[in-house]
Amino acid sequence: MDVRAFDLPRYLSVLPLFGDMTSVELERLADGSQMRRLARGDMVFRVGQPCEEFHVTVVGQVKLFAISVAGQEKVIELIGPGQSFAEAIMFIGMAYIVNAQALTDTLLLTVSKQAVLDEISHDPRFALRMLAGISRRLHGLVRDVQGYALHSGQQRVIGYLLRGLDGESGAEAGEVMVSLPVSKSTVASRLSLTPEYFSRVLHELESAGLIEIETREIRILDANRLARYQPGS
Amino acid sequence: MDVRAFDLPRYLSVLPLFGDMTSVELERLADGSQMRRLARGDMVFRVGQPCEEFHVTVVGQVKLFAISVAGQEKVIELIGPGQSFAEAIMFIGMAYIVNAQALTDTLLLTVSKQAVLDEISHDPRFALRMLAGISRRLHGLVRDVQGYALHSGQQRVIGYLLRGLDGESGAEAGEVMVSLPVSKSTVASRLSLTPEYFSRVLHELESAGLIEIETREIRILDANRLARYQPGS
DNA sequence: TCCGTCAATTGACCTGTATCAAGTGGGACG
DNA sequence: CGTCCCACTTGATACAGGTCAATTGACGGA
Repeated sequence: MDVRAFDLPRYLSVLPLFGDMTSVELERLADGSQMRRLARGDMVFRVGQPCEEFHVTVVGQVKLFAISVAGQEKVIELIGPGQSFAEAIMFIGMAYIVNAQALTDTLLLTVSKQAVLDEISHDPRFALRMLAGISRRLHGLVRDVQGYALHSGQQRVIGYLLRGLDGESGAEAGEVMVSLPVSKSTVASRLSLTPEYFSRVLHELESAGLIEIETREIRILDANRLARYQPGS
Repeated sequence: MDVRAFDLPRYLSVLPLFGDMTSVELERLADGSQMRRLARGDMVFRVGQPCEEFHVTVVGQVKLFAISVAGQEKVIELIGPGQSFAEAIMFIGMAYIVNAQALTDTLLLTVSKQAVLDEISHDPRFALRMLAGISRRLHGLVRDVQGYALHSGQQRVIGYLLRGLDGESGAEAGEVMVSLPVSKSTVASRLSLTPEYFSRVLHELESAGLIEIETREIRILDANRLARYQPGS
């Protein structure tokens, strides 16, 4: 089945980034875009390659990661359906500084730099949308940096499990299921922990009666107590 | 001396962000901007305050930092002359998520959100400029995250000393002077190290004959050898 | 059904960096 | 010129989290 046969504009219109654009605008963007199918493990791009486009994960999971000289891998970000990536590097006209790889079979939308620039000059509102997208990612990274510097491994794991749950409404009843979007070692790297240590932390939380681990599903027994947990016994 | 008496448009035109804008455009921006004098130690904003503007350091140094529940401080970024900050949080319409404080007496330009939005709708090229600015900051943060996760304290210190020097031209002759823009403990926090450990690392590099420490000036004796330095004796 | 593979767990041990606690030196102010 | 203060240094010690090595478990293919 040829991906190009799809109704690209319709696909675009579903993505948050391109919501409420007119069909004319969507057509224009679609002309500068292509949809790609990737198999699990396929690289989207590698460090050093020139960047003339940005990407949106339509279906699947993509990981952005760096490799140290010693060969160690660090997952910078996990990209799920509807999320975009590499906009920033496209705008500053540099080569990619991280690697991107599909973690599952993935449907990926690639939008050319030229199409974006054209659309911005047509409609300043589109520029605001791109600005909001990049700003959100920057915001997330600032939070990550804070987390790495100010929280212990345990706290980062707890924070990760609790993200997405509305923290303040004390009403977050009893049990909630959280499912890890990818393998535990990938999540570990995302949190800047070794797989071993991540495993230990998870099992410590389990034996403290805070969570239950069922392979890739984690049952949070009491979100409030988990949020307040401090090491010790 | 009243700051408002200054020729604001002229000040703006010197900043990289507003380079080659027409005087009409500069006038418009100036209308939505104000110049402020800050004394060393003054806060520019605090976590939680609503954000209706972004800022440019014209003269001086500003630090962006977070405080953990335990009261520990982490410097996220040091902002020098000509650099802007808080654009991202302005665009997503959230409250500030870090604190900003003047480290020296500072001249600060504050540009209102409305002025930015107006200018973007007037001229898409201005949007591109904002996009490039935010993208550059994002790029820097990604590098920071990589550094924190993949480099040891020593490597981060070395990287910090070497930043700005053109890494590849083997011709980077002998001695170079690097001056720390702020106190050693602030730099230490920026690098996510304690002041004590930062001091030890610096002195280890000194006794390895790679640098000389003269209060806040650091003489790099051999950039190439420094770049390749591995712990050991 | 058995095997191969790869993810996850577990144990024993180690080290980079933090912590706590004294110094030390220099510059501004009386 | 003394002395207070603050930034920095230095030493001794602690521990979070990493490393290495085995073991177990889950699952897909033939």
